[in-house]
Amino acid sequence: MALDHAILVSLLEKPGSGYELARRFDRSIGYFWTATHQQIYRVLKRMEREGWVTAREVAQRGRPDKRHYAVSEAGRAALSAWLHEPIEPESVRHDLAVKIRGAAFGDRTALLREVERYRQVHAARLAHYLAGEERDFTGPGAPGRQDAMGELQHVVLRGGIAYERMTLAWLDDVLATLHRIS
Amino acid sequence: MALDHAILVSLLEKPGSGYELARRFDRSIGYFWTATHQQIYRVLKRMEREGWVTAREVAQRGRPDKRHYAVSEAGRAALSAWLHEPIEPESVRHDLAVKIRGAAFGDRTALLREVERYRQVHAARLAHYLAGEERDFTGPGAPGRQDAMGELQHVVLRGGIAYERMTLAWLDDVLATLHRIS
DNA sequence: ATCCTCTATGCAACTCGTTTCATAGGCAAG
DNA sequence: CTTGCCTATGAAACGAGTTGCATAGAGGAT
Repeated sequence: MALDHAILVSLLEKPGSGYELARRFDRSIGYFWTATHQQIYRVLKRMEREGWVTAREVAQRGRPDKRHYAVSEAGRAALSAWLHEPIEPESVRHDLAVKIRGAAFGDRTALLREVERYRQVHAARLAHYLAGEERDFTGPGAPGRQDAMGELQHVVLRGGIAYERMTLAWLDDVLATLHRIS
Repeated sequence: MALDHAILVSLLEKPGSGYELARRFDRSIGYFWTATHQQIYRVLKRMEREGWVTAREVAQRGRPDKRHYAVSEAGRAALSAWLHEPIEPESVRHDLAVKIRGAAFGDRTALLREVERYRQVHAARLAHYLAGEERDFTGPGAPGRQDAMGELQHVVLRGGIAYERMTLAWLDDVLATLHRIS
């Protein structure tokens, strides 16, 4: 149950409302942790009850009021404790791998189209990551070498980039294999 | 909800009991789809009701009876239909990535130990995959070039190998980064 | 003798995550 | 002037997945 901690990290990097968090989970954080606004609102309420975050109502003109959240000392302590816990093995679920093995018993050309579409998605994602890296971690505006937060964000992004490159190479392997056996 | 289809594929590759399936989900299939025996038994029952699989009671000596499952024509059709459906984007959840970004606000040496342990797990997994490849896909007993099932199983395994290699390289990057900022 | 593990299946309770619906004002496009 | 999107939050229901417990005989270890 690391959603709690993902939210804590995001709020530590920058406090904000549930809505703002939900948007971050569609972008930067969402690269390695997905969550809907429903989940986020529910978890924020629970964490507020437990005293991990504090909320502040912010009235706005022309817009609905919002609840601005920040991490409390108890929240920091909870995150720190979690960092010491061993990582439980992540449960893997790759639809595409199931489909590939399933293609031995079904329509292989249908899979081929799917793989090509899938490849485009990952190519776009790689381009997106690279643009983000260019924007945030190179050039004059880049964080300094001693900026721990920036360095850690960057190494996670590099992980995403490596993953996408690996995936693209593998998908080419899959396409070549599908062509070979047909 | 691809667990149904993962079970169908596994049963098409080789029919068997729920218990046998559960063991496969601890090995080959488990490389890209995890499932507990509870889930498997439940889904098998449901698929039997829906007519996707047929069951046959097998009495055994010195062991509990078992229910041997095989995929029906309706099950094959359901799998084929699923192969034509577009793959929905997989929801990503990387505890380690959350922890790495969380390390900006907590104990970095604790994370370092965790990453090293994590690295060992992935090194072992890579060795395991490579041993499986050596055993099943090289040498004289290897499936022929025209064996679609073997070729497709192999390309999925190559994906796992590529993933582990990429992960190991990235974890080295993470370790170097952690050392650099401390 | 007793404990543990393996085979083999299943119920019940629970947690986590997704989907659908609801509210409500502002703003832009057609 | 109506339709739809954006901000902002939330309830309710559902579905998927996990954990704990139960049963039960065979065989091996201590």
